[in-house]
Formats: sequence, C-alpha cells, structure tokens
Amino acid sequence: MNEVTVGGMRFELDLSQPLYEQVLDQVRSSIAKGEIALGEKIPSVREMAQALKINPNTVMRAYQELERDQLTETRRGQGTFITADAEKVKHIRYKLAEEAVEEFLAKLGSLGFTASEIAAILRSKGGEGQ
Amino acid sequence: MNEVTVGGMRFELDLSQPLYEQVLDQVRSSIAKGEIALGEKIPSVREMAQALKINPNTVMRAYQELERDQLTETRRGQGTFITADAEKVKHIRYKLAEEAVEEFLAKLGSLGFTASEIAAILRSKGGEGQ
DNA sequence: CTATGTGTATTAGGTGATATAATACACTTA
DNA sequence: TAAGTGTATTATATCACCTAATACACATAG
Repeated sequence: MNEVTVGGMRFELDLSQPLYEQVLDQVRSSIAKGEIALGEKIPSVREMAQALKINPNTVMRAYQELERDQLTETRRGQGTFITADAEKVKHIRYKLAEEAVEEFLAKLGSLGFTASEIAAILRSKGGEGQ
Repeated sequence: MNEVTVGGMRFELDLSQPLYEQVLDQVRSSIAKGEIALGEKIPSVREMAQALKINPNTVMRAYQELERDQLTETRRGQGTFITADAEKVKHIRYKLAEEAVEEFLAKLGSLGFTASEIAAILRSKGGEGQ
C-alpha cells in the first residue's frame, strides 16, 4: 500500500522499526543482491527524504552508516555512490550473514534445541529458493 | 561479572535490551529447557525485583507476558507458578522456534542467499550440541 | 483476627532514542 | 553565479522504558 520506489529501490516504511534502520536495510539489501551496479550513484539525501516523506536528517543517518560499512563513498558536492570494490560488498554480505546465523543459533540454543533438531526444522521450512 | 542467580535461574542484565525482555527471555528459556519443573513456583515479583535490583513493575511486565503465553499461572496471594501442562510448554517452544526460523530466513533472503547457500553456512557453523 | 507475603493497579516523573523542523555552511559543477 | 550535493547545529516533540511511591485485593501462617 504505502510503497515508494526511488533510485531503483522499493521502500515500504512502517513504525515497527526506526526509519533510519529501514532505509539502511533496504539500501544495503539492494547492494548485497546486486540490484544496484557497483559505482552507481544513489539518490541524494534530500531527494530520498522527499520521496519517502521523512526528514533529511533521518536519511543522513542511514547513509552515514552505509559509509561506515564502506558500502558507499560520499563525495561532497557530488553525491553518494555505491563502492566500486566488489570484495567489500562480498565481505559485508557474509559478515551480516554470519551475524544472523550466530543470533539464530543462540536463540534456538536458549530454547534447548540441538543442532540436529535445528537442521530438521530448517529442512521442513526451507522452501526459499530465489 | 554482574550475574545474579535467583530461583534457580541465572541472570545477567545489561542495557542493550529492555530489562523486562531480558527477564522474560531468561525465565522462558529456563522453562523451555526444562530447568524448572512443571508446576513449580518462581520467585515473587518483589523478590525477583530486589535480587535483580530493578523495579517491581519491570518484573511484573515480564511475568504478565509469561502468563499471556500460558507458560505460567498466577494465583493472587500465592505467587506465580510454571504451568503444569507440558503440551503448552512444547507448543510455545516450537512457536518461538518457528518465528526465529522465519526471521532468520527472511534476513538471509534479503541478502540474496539461496536455500542451499544457507544450508552450507549452517553446516560450517553448526557446532552447537547441548 | 492479625501480620505477612502474594499479585495488581495507579500516578508521577526521569531518561534516552527517534524523528522533525529550520537554518546554515562547505563543496562541486554547469 | 546558481543550483545541487553532503554536513552540522539547535530546538522541539514524541514515545518506550524504567523508576518511585502508594494503595488495594487476596491467601495463608500465627
């Protein structure tokens, strides 16, 4: 319903999570999936803010975290660009994946599930392809 | 360092997460793992609050969520008791596991990982037994 | 009956994260 | 010079979370 497409990325913001985090996740996801070409420019802070109907400061916060992760490079006066270094993208992608795995295993571990039980659950629910 | 053991449960609270959520998680975890016997009484709101050095209202919030999930039964004037129904514990345990799986798969999916890739990562990191 | 220990409700206040608004500055490019 | 970038600052508002203090309803031991 409340979707917006900007810079080739699709956003659907809600209030269940900080806005800057949702923006960050969406852009990062687009980069990780290769939906945005390396070196490409992403929308300016103001343009993104206007499109999403949120404050420029909120977009800034997301953009700065992207740069901290070296997924983007910002050039004053020019804009914000996806890194041209494929290795950096690959690295962050795996790092995020590992963190997700750690968190997942910890959570199921705290519920008393063994590794084989976890594997069985995943096998029954792993209907994700794409 | 900052650990407290109360009612047979070990707590180590920090500020990275809401306190009521940490208390909830810890008690629920103890129940799911069977570290607390069914039907057993858990520490009173006041006792728990004093032991953890937090406000009774904060403990209350955790306890109320436990009761909403039917993991506990509260008897006014007597205390809060773990449910005697093993099925309910089993049910909640699997429900929480499924939610964790869903969230995990969604997160990795948004990073562009396929099911087989996810399986491979888990195989390499799944060194959790007990 | 009384005292004590339960769960529960209410009201008030403090703190920090999040988000907005408005404005200004530094830099790049047409 | 003008317009579009990133960036910084100050102020304000809101909300979740936590605390504090107090009071009430109920159960049980004495």
